[in-house]
Amino acid sequence: MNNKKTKTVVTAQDVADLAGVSRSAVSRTFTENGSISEQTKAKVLRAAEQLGYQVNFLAQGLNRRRSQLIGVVVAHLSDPFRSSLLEALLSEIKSRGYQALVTEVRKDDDLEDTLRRFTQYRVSGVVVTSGQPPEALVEECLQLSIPVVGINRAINLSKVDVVCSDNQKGAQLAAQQLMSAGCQTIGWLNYKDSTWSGVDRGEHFKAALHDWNQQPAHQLINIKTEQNCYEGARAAAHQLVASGQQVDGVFCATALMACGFLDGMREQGKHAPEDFHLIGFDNTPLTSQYSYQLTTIDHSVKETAEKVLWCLESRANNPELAQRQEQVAVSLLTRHTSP
Amino acid sequence: MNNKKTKTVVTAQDVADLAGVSRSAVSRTFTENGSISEQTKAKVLRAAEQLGYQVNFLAQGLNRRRSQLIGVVVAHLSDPFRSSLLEALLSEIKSRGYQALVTEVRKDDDLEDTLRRFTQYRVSGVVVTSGQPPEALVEECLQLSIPVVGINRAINLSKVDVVCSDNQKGAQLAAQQLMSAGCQTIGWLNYKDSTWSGVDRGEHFKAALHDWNQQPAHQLINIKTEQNCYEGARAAAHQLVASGQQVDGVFCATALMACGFLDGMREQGKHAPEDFHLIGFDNTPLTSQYSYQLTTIDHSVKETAEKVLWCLESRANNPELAQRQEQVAVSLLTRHTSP
DNA sequence: TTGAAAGCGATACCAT
DNA sequence: ATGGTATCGCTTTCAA
Repeated sequence: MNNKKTKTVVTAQDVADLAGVSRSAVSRTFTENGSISEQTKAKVLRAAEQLGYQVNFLAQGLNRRRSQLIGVVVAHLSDPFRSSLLEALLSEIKSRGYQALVTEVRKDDDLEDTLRRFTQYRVSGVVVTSGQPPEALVEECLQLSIPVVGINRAINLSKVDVVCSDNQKGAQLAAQQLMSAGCQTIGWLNYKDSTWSGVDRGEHFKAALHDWNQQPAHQLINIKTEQNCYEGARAAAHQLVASGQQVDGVFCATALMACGFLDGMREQGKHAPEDFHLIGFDNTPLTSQYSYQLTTIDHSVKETAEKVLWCLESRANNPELAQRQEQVAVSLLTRHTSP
Repeated sequence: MNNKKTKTVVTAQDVADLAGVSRSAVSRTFTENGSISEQTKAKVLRAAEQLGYQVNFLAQGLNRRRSQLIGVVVAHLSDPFRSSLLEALLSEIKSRGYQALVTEVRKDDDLEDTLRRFTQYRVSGVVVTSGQPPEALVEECLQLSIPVVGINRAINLSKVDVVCSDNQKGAQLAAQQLMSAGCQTIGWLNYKDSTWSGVDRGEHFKAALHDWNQQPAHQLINIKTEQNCYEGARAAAHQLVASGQQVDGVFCATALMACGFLDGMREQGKHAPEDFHLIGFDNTPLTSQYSYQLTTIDHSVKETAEKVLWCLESRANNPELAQRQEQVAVSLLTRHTSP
């Protein structure tokens, strides 16, 4: 019998002792390409099993200067698109053997502290789904060779990869759909302080409308919302109707705002698709519900998450790569609001 | 000029050297009750600032046998209630100076691996919002003095605290509302394999109805859904109508299912509150939207998160405490589906 | 392949 | 209050 007291935590040394090998052998057993014989490996595994040994990730990370953690920056989880994106990221992160360190940011200032804390845990990568990371901080990350990737945002820093839905294609699909439905007065709805992604969608949308008809028979109306959410768009619909303007086709920067706009119009007795056509960007569970049945531009969060992890891993091996812009395929999902 | 080469990462030793003090002094500077003079502290802070020193949390955690991480187990983020709960938890975790390690579980088996990985990072606590943690694993956590707390679930393990909405009060409020609206045939809708929380709400609901009227003039109908989501409840509504059964009041175990049921009934031409009254449990953004305006039982996710963290921290100081059951206050939020 | 030993970066005990 | 030092648990040369 060994003389262990109230030792609560099993270390590699304990396993080594029981298996009659060195600590190094234990470490090698739990490392991918550790050069170790099948025999000793088996012995170690048996001992480890018996003792219930678990690698201490803190010690491992300290030594390797890198943890198996991936930092994720999120915001506004109340938007169904954002929560489904997070869900996809969590799933992908786990399936690749990492763990997610998730932080919510409210103000842009939060982002700095957040990024700093991520580096203090020596994360293997950072995913930014909200906010603009300050250049200096990103530099710090890269110096520690921590890859950074942004989702659906322009980041004008070389070496920071970006994964983004194909906004041009999405806008074209929307324009095409509205035009062929015969819409004459078309609205583009977006948050007044929209991030780049929304702005980009809008510009491509206008360009697409223009391309469709060089002497535009249609008129374009900009609808700006005060808030970037359901309520903001609903209020915008109220204002629009109050102003007496007519629209027969509307494209919204996000699906949640499209639902808000739809409801706002309903309150005024105007319905889609009878009175106007409506298309939103982002396909979320909410949009498919019976009360909305929104026609949307669909882009897969799963594909997004996969590309994000791909960027992270490929850059980890090769930090000097130039910035990459990964596009996520989009498609038009025809539902009730624009059949 | 100092002779540092391509040294990329600043350590406490570097700061100590620059400030002309010992490593210990640096450590004390960044520790709460470190006994250190204002003078040296100032010197250290200046040097740290100058060098951009950041504590390495991996090393700190290794030494303290405890990281500033809190593990959070989630599932089905597509349910708005779950994502808003997560949002509240993230916010509370951050404001208390921790970082959230978030993992999504799908099958119950996942929970075991997840919990194990949490312990490998020596988390300061574990929050279970989904699934039943296996007793053995929880034992392991407690052995490492990692407090575990469950949300809205019964965990029959002593020393695992539980934070739960006041289901009894909620059920009573719902029953009272439906009865005083004059409902005669009342439905209770729940997922067929519901977790304890749903079952508990149902039992209290039945008890409350019974208490209201000893010789019940009303009839109770159990509506079971095949899936624990919007679609499940919508399908249940279809079935209910097809079966020819009539209800004039329905209470749903979750708000998301209430919305699904509402839509399912609408498809059959039945509307609330004209044809039946409807109340859901959980107040989420979705329920307040114009297309639903659901009367719900509200319970604050913020209060929930605060109580969770309180449980975690108090048990950390005192691991031997008996299990605690924290109740979160509920209230009836009267909206359109049962005015 | 294997083991011994030198870190990784910070903390805490023990003298001073 | 301060500094020296053992220690946390694991990884990784370096020899053998």
